[in-house]
Amino acid sequence: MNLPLNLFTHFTALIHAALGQLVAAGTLPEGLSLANVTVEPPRDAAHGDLATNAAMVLAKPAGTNPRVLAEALVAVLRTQPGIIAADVAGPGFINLKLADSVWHDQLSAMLGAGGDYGRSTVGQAKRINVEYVSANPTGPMHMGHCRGAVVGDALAGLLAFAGWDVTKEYYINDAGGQVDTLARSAHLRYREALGETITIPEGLYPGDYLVPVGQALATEFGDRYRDAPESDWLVLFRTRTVALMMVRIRADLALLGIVQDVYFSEAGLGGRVQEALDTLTAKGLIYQGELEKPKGETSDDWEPRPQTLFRSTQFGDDQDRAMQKSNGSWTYFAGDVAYHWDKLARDYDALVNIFGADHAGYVKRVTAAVKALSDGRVPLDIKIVNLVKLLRAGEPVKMSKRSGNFVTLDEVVEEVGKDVVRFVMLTKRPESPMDFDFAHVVEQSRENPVFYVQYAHARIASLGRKVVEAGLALPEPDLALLDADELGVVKMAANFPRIVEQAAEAREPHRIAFYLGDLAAAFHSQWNAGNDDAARRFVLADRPDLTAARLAMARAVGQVIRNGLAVIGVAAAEELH
RNA sequence: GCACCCGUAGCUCAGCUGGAUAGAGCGCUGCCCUCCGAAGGCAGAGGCCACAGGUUCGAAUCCUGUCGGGUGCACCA
Repeated sequence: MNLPLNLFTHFTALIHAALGQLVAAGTLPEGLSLANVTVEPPRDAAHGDLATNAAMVLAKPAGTNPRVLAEALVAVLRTQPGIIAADVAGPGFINLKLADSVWHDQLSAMLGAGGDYGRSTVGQAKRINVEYVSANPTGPMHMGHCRGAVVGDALAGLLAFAGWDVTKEYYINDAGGQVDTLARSAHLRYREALGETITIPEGLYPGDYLVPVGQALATEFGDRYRDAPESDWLVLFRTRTVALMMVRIRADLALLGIVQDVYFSEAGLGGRVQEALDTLTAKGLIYQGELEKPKGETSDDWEPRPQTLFRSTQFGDDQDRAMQKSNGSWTYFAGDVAYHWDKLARDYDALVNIFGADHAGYVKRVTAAVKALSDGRVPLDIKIVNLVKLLRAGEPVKMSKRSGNFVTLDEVVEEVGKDVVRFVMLTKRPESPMDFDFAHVVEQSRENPVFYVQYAHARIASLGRKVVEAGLALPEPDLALLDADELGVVKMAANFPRIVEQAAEAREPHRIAFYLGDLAAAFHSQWNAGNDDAARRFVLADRPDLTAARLAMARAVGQVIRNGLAVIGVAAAEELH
């Protein structure tokens, strides 16, 4: 039997076809929605290989009862190729048992597809923009940025694997007061490089990372701007310093294996801001007005100010948002509106932003802007990534950007490695806070999910070496030799394409990491069966036939682990040390 | 005051686009190699899924409210 690489789509289609037969036979009315019909592996493997809720979902609209409908559907399904049993259970579930040969074929397909196993076309090559990191270019990357960077990059990889046409993007906040502050800080370091002894006053960036920037500026400009008025050098130094910071940031990201496609400059928005404003004005969404005083916490210097406002409340925001300050200059939000206007002009089918938890309050207004600008046509999905608390053996590690005394990303990557950082960042749902303990993440034990998955892969890789050592000549694998437990592992591996599609649809790359942990556990369990009973080992010198079959299973698991790790940007280990 | 996130085993967390007795690791109780497949595995104890209503054939999952924890709240970026 020739099955597609994703069994679930195949059997879903088959069940839909069976329902179609019931419609043709008059058992079911025409025009029923199948949207809520699911086909998935049941929680309990004892229920079979696949279960569908079709009868329960359709009974009511069809005006019949679930059991009756289920019996009718079962009768059709029993005749289908690959299905060896179909039974009605509980309130109307239909449990399907698939022929072993289906799984054998699937195993062969996994090995045949190799690195493409699990790749999907659900994205339909639609264009999607994933914006992440977007750290202010006022310093190097630190751990506060790390989680969003990894989640965004893994999501981009996941979407690409699921068939989307992905653009990975970084928004450089290189406009506004903070980059002036940066330029002034750099000017001090520049004077320092020219021989002065300087102290960094409160309010400027004190971090050592500006020392080489100052040196570079001194090399380029000599003492030309040492005593010059700020107006002579501010713009120039700002441009130079931001550029140097971005070089550093991109190098930091590269350490994590992250290379984005577009680095979009806020300062380069140019006429886009006015354009966006005009667009909103034409839609009647801009007005001059005053915002009400915020309730609760008494803001010390609040006073009513006339501003140019965007009616974001019409799109679910809590209050309207300022586009222009009372002095007529643009707000940061105006820039962001323009930026998203630009994204829309680039004709994406969908937009995704990864925001840090500190920007959670910003979600509604950006979503509102995109809704307004695109007339609701382009979905914007903003994912919030929560804080990471750095620990060292349980003790908090301080990080404060202001002091310049923070834990930089390159330090962390150097200490624990890119793969560990990436995987660990995906071991928790992004919206909950995370502890990252240096002592814990490099531990080589069951507690450490990175190690655990890598260990499974290394064990699989070792099997090939053992076969060689044993001098075994292996026949073509006869997969019928696999027992039920071994086939169980194959079934779990065959779940991978479905996991990919679901994770991509939910925009949740961490699901891949959790799945790999489960798959590794199933493999470790199988492996250890060989400790209790030597006949169940993978490599048996006197049974090349069994060895070949089991090796095929192991290699398929290894392939899925490699593919899954590749999706989230982690390299698979051949050996552990 | 408002908004958003969270509340699942003693601890750290999965599961949440509704499905069949709620899962994992750690910790606890036992057990499995006289290392060359234990960096692991097996088994057990441990839960009114914060609480109260509602929707549904069916709710940890969706809706409303309450309580508890976190975050953010006019021209900053």
